Amino acid sequence: MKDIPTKYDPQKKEDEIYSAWAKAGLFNADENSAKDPYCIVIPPPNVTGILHMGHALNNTIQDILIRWKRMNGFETLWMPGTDHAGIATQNVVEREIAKEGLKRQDMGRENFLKKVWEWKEDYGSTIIRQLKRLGCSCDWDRTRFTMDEGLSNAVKEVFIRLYEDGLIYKGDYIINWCPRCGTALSDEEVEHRDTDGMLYYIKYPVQGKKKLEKENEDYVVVATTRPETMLGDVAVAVNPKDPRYESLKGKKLILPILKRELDIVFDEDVDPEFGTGALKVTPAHDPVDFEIANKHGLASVNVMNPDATINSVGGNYEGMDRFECREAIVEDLKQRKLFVRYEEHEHAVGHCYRCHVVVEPRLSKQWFVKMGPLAKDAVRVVKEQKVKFYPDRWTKVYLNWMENIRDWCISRQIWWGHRIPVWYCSDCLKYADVRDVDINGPGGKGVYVGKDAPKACPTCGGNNMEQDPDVLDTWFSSWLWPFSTLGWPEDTKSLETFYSTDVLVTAQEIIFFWVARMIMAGLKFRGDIPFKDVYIHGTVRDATGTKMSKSLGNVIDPLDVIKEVGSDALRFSIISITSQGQDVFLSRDKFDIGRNFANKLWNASRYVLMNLDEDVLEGELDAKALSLSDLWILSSLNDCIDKVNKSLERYRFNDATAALYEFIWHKYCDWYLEISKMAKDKKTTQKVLVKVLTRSLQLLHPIMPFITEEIWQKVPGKTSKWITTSEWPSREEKFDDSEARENMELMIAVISALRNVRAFWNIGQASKVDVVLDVSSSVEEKLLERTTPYIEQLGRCSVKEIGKNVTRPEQSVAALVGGVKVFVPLGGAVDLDKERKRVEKKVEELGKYLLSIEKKLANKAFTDKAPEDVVQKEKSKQERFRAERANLQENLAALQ
RNA sequence: GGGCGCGUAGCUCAGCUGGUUUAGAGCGCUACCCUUACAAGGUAGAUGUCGUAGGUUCGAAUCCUACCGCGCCCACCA
Repeated sequence: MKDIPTKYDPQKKEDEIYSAWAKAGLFNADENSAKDPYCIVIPPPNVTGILHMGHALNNTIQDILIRWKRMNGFETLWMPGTDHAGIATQNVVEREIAKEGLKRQDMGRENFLKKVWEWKEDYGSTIIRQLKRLGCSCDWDRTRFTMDEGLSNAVKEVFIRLYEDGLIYKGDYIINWCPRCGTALSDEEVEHRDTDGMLYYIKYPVQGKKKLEKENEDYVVVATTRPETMLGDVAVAVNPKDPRYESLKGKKLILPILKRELDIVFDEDVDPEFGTGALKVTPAHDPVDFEIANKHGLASVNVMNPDATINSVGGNYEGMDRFECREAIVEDLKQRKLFVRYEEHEHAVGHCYRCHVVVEPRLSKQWFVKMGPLAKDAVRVVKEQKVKFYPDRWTKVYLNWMENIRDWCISRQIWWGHRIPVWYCSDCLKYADVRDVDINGPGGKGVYVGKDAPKACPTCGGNNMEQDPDVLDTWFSSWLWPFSTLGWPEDTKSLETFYSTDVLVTAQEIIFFWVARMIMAGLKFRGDIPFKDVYIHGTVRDATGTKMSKSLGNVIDPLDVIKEVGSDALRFSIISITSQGQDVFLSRDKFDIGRNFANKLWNASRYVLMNLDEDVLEGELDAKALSLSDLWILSSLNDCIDKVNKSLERYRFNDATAALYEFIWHKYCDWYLEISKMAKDKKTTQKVLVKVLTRSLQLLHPIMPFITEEIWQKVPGKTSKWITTSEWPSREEKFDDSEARENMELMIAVISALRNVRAFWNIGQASKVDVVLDVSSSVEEKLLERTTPYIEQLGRCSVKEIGKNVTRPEQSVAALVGGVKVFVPLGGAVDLDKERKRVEKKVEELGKYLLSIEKKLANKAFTDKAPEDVVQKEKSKQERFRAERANLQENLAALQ
């Protein structure tokens, strides 16, 4: 008799167990191992972040895979780490110093960065701690950070290689500019939101016309959503085929307010259908306009400062914020009778993904990566299925993006990040602002690209080299993650062993940012794919379907859930409600699934372990010596093993939880445990109980690591010290006895039928009923005789007679189970009306089914074309229904 | 403007390559049970024209088409 606490306390136990695992070094991977490697690289969370439900789902999935493979004998490496999240982290620290009234510019670059590092030291391990709390079995000794020396070295190496290959360039283009963060963003970092805006119609006078009477003769009307950008207009463009504007050839327009002279240019790209068909051209603030301007050799006029206030070009508007200026300009135009009208206009407006401020398209000198050449191979490997997406539909999304890929703006005007490894010589290059230096200038003179600061200018030998002030996009380090974390550019044993990794588990939001770029980087720098499978799980949303985010305040904090029900329950719950790739709609009560299941498992284990004789334990089970129920539960276990394996192989995690839930709860607990209470062969039963329990624990361990380990530790005579490193169960064919299963199922059906009759006729639990069993074969007779004790106990009855053609007891009803009729005398007063109603209803139902079956069988096409077994099934179904119907009617007659 | 996903029991959802499903689970609901592992439990039960309309097929919740609702992603129409 073992003493096992009635309640399991996840709060206390989960921490204890995790420490024990860590101490035993169970998660450490050995690159020199002879075993097959299996590697997953964690999608690095933001170093300033805290664990949210998305992380919980993402990491639970990875942990399930890693633990499953570990138990299957693979040398597993789950590579953890965090990324420095340039803009986000800098924003956090800036907010922090703002409390002391400071700006980063006041502190200076060096001091500010010191502050960020301090912040990272203080808070950067929060998310790591939380991942441990979730149970993640990462090899924490290998934890990497994108700003580590090794990874920084990889970043520089990559920059230099791309530069030397001509795939990195610097130039003036329209980029997405976040006025609040004060930096350029890549296209992927802009979130487009449909916004109800206005389309403003404005008159631009034709040069020399005093009175503005006739449209397209005295003036032209242009339509714009952003009137403030007119300060930067250099032309008006119309479609050459547009008859309305033919007469304007050779004429000029006057920009209202600023009185700038504007060309009229004719360009095919202008859509005559939109607005008035006349497009104001603002090359410095719109990508389309920029292109048109380039084609027609027009200059650009930048009208904004980095913070999106109007600069000196704007005259009276100088210093105004862009939206303030918009209103002011509209007002002024109205005054001057140049404003025609506005209409409501919905359009997509870009917002910064970090601070959500409206992004400003802005002409600026930035660094770019040429993506076309990199994308080619990345498209190929996916088309050739070397990299596979699960679910498959993401393949199309990926390919569509890849095939229309645009160059990647990688420079950021912030301080926290990998500084661009380029130095300029102020002696060779005369520049006012170092950021404006054009590296594509004459022969690259005075420019140095390398890992470390040059001692002297390679061109003139001078000592006045200044490093480019910008840093690189954080994703420029993340895209190297699968190999940089393994030691690249060094040729390490880790790389050799674990690259390519096996699977990447991530959310759809990150396909373009990260997945696609990792594939490109892997192929370019390692010559091989970074991972074979990409599993895209759903987005975690709240009950209303909104994405969970801190700013919306609709989050369910996983740590709160863990506090309440434990990490195991959180994991089991979230996995069981997540079907492949479908979004997850969460609410608090969902976590009861896991909590209740953990409770059930704990109590069942208590029962098994408490009633164990000391000398039971191991020893092979002889299939021939096993009872019906033993064989039944053992072969059901075989099925469960198959289902779990198959589900995990196909990334169908909820199927695995469903199979385990069904097996452990409804087969093992509901039936086998109950039957075990009256087993004759105690020793064998105990052996089976323990065997099935330990196997179940193992199968469940990847999903619920803690409680399974806790129970495992209490199992006597276990084969492995830790369940974590125990050998994954495999099916044992010798227990697959289909006859035993059929018989057991018949017994279960008989008992269920008895219970049904009892409930329907309100025969109280306390009173035993007498039962007579009528069988149609001697096999059934033998079986029922053998299992009488179980039927009596679980069906709460006393079996009076078993046989062929037994006499039906007076005033009895019969439940029909296969070929067995279960007669239950009702005794006392019988409510005939009640029975009649029930019978009528059922007969009607059965009649419906029978009719459809008859129709089917009468159809020659069906009997000819359908497979034999399907037809046979229909026939036996028909027989069954007929027998059932006859039985019901007999019941009614017998009671009258 | 393109692409994708979803509409199945009161609620939240499973249901993979058409026929072992007389459409399932969990929660909720009803009735009866503190049966010595578990009331976070046990037993039994009720509730569905599988969004609508067509089509393919001997056979469709499952495949095709259109439509209606809901949601997401991508896109330089100012």
